[in-house]
Amino acid sequence: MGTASVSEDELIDLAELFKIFADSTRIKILYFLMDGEKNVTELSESLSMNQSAVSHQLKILKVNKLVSARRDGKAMFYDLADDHVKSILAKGKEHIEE
Amino acid sequence: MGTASVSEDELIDLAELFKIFADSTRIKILYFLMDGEKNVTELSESLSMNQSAVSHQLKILKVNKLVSARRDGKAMFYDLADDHVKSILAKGKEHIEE
DNA sequence: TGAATATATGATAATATATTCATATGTTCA
DNA sequence: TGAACATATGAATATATTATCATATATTCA
Repeated sequence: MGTASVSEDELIDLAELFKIFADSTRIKILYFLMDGEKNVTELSESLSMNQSAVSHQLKILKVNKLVSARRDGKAMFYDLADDHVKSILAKGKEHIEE
Repeated sequence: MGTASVSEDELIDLAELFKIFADSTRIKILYFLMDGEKNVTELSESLSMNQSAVSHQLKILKVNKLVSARRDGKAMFYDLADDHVKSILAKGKEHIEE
């Protein structure tokens, strides 16, 4: 590709990564999780969305390793997987507030 | 919303911003532009894509102010609009290379 | 064990998105 | 002016994505 050290495959992966952030439901979930881990019921109440929709989106976030999950009894608690997630969100926020 | 200082509208805008990065054609265009401004013909040759597809994507990038455009004779030269674009791409790249 | 609770999943329908094709618009220069 | 070149645009098709509904799969506890 044009710029040295970035392969076409990496660029495709990069687009895939941004695709995960490219949905307002998922962004809201990630922001809620910045306050600390939450279970599915808490998230769907905060989002005013049905549980199934939230679970579907959590799965996408988990498969793509943006969140981690642990079970506590009947509940599943989700949390941000790492600090990259926070800093990507922060960079984006900087841009829209420019 | 959950985290103080971030409104629901801002989160929706943030998702809209990431949506623009969420396409491999657009990501490739942005990366090519990191080498400096390019015209539409150069971009479509580098991408091996037809000119119309590239113009459509350039329009999306321009409307969303991620690239700027200037005319030089018959050609339109596009360039990255600002450094936020670079740093958002860099943050994303960091994550996929972790 | 079985009822109650919490979450996950598959199928479907609605919507959004990207690419292509055909063509329009803008620019240069002989 | 008009031919040649560069880019933009509208419509159509193909594909991807999301939310919903119905239901399946844990897990707890009486």
